[in-house]
Amino acid sequence: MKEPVLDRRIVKTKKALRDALTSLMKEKTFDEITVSDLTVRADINRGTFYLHYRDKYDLLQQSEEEILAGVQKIRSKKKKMLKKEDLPVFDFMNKPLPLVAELFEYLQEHAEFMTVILGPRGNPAFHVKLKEVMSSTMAQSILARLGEDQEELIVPIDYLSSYAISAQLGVIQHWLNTGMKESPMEVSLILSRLIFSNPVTLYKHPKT
Amino acid sequence: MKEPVLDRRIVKTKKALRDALTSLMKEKTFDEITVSDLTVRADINRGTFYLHYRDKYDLLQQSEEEILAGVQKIRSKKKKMLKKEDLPVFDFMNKPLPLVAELFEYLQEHAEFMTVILGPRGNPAFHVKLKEVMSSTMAQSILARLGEDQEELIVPIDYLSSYAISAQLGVIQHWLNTGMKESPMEVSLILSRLIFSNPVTLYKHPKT
DNA sequence: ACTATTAATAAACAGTTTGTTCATTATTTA
DNA sequence: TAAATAATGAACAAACTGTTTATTAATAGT
Repeated sequence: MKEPVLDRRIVKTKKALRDALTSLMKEKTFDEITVSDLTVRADINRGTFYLHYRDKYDLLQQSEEEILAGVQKIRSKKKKMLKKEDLPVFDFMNKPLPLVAELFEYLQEHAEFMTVILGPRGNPAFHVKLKEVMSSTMAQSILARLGEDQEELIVPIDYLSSYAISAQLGVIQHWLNTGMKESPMEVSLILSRLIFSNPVTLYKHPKT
Repeated sequence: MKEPVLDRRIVKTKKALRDALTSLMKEKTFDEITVSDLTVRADINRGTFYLHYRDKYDLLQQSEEEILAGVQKIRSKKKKMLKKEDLPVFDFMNKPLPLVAELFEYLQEHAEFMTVILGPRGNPAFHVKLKEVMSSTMAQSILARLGEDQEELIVPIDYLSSYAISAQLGVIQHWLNTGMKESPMEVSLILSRLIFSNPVTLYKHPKT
């Protein structure tokens, strides 16, 4: 699926440009960033940029797709996914959901890019794409199974999905924006508790 | 606080430019939109644009702030807010939260702009600002009160906040993106149920 | 209805940025 | 070491920006 080019110069140039993009997005909005900005920061000739990317959007897209492919890869580890019959016995309050910890580890590895792309200067289209990838995986798949007999649900299943996925992304964003103080394991557990609780059951000793 | 200018020409020009912005954002990313695009679409001389806005970012910001002010206004209707003592008796499953229905009505009035600004071509900085406004209101204030004695919470309160607010925004986005099929009242009820439930209690007849 | 005021227009300006091309130099692979 | 390929620097027209100018048009207040 991929391996055609491996010339050191190409690899070096592309990496320099991607790093420059991440670096510049900490300072400016994407649309304020010019190709000149990128090549100056990357210490690359401007013409060279066009040898590898059509324009700055192409650079952004390729960077995004690389990350999304990584998330997809985690997602597709089906062995670790919960099955319907596990649901009643799985201890959501004390064990993080199987694939979620891996996801946070991956995010941590790519923290710089993830933080800017999901931040205030980021790309909302990336949010959408990430949600799409996440919606076919993780706790989402559990929620979907929960809603298999949709007639029984008191809210439309699509609203339940949107709600749950956005919530998960919210936790991811908060974790990134606060400097990833918790370990991937810890934040996974927090997420698991949030998903499978409601405001009342979030207490150690429920009052009602 | 405001009323200085009211010349018909100014009002007409500004409205034309704002409408043009909304219209163009259905087709292009904000950064792909040029001042020329805007003035052509608005049928306005390009020079006139600079009589009212410093640049296209200024136009975007002013449009955003107008909307945010509207949300703020709803938020500040304290009379309608739930108090702590209402919590145990309020029927979350069958009554929408007080201010939320009003919020959805307001969103519906500004549906065109809200849909593009919160959509894939929108502005993530606006997401952040909207979250900030929402976090000081709505169900969020309830969640905050729930967490007053934070020692009892099994998740950090800031994660609970991020989770809940993002979730609410997710519902708003889904509602807008699916053409607002539900009435403001209906979608408010859906949101209320989602907030105060968990995957299990979302069933009419809980199985566990 | 008149007039002084203010907004909108059209046209022109230099300065950036863009995307492309070219001949030349440097690096890499095998 | 040689052949292949990537990077460079320079130059180009085209598009967009932000500003200015003189001129025309619309408006508010009387």
